Amino acid sequence: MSYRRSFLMEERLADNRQRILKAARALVAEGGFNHASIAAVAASAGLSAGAIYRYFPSKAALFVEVLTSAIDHEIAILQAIAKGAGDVTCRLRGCVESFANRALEGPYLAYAFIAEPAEQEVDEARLLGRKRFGEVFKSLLIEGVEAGEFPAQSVDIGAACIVGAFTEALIRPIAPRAKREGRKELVEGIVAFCLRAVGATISGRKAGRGVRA
Amino acid sequence: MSYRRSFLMEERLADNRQRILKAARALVAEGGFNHASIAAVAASAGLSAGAIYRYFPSKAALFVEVLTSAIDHEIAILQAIAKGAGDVTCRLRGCVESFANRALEGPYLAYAFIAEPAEQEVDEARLLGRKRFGEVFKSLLIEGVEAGEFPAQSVDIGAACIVGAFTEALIRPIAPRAKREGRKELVEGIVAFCLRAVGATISGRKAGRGVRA
DNA sequence: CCAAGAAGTGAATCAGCATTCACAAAGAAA
DNA sequence: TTTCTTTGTGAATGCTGATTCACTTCTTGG
Repeated sequence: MSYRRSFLMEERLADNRQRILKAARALVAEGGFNHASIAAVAASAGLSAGAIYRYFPSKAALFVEVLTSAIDHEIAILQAIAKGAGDVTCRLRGCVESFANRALEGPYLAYAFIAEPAEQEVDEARLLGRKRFGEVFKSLLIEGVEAGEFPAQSVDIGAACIVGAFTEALIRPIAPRAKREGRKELVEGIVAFCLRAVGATISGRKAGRGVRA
Repeated sequence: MSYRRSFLMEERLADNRQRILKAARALVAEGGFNHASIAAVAASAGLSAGAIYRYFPSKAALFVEVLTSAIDHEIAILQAIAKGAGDVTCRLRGCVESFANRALEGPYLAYAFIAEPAEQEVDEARLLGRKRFGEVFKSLLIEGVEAGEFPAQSVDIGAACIVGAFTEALIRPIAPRAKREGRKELVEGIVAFCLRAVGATISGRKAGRGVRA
């Protein structure tokens, strides 16, 4: 045996891998999954098509990883907000706001990650992602009910509904070539909906009052 | 000129067209869009692959029509409930219940129509369908606010959120090879969520009281 | 029954891409 | 430097399934 990967080599490989992922993410961000053929990804990463397969077993696997790591990142952000201090209501608001704002920031990417048709495997990853988002909200709901901020309710269903609600409300403005206006109002509308839905009795704003109007 | 379509012929053609649509719908219902290749549809409709193209310009067009007509049907049902008599709250409940129950009845079909990846065009039709569903709920919301049953709110956003909420809550139980239990509880949970979300003050059941618990 | 046009057939074609593969270039040990 | 191994190349391959098309069969009006 006359070959062992040197440290430098090791690093360069890892770097390539990252570059592939990044290129894929970028391509999706600018034109959806269609834009992101293996050839395009390879070109944009400065490699040949064949090389991609030294790093990922298949196109699907590559995009599953792209999607999953984006979701991981998103979850981490939400988690940080959800585990923070203060009213549960406040934190719920924070989560929804934060997600919505980021989605509106990078609409193509968000659209692709939330709704664009893609291969089976990617879709499954997406479903899993939604479940994970749901779990963040679920624990928030549990906490809120325990703290007496929200009335008793089916937290599993409620969590799924919340995810669905803001997702859907976001999709239309996010979808390719949709007009994008009233971002503030949109986000606030979504938040208000969610807060009413969980039965929050305060608005969760900086120093808020009632939410019912 | 020695040929004009006779009445009988005309009918047979229309009948073929219907049979194609029906076959397509059935195939989707039993195995999602993958199952429904042109060849399969043709076979199941008792025609050859080529013949399909006498009736539809492309596969996408065929499935757009399948989807659209399913949505039309669904909308008609919801419309009937929404335009019926009684509390707005009651009717809103009725719409959500009805949709959810039908979706749980034919999970494959519902999954395909709501979420399964498919070609661009089909996806666009799906988006349009969601918008149309949204409109039904929007008018319900407007009516409810005017009647004083619901507090003032952004009805556009609210409508989208409602559609998203029940859709999402349905997806997991509907998705291929998911366990399906607690249907009643699921539907009731979704309804409760939606009613709280719009700020309904009664449960909308047969002769209901408060919804808050 | 015949001719003209329409509908139906299904094998061949085509297109779009992912995936492979024979080969080349580079890296590691000796 | 030699040799072995890994990594990179990119054209060729292969697959999948929609779409086409030359041809057959049917319908209609005369």
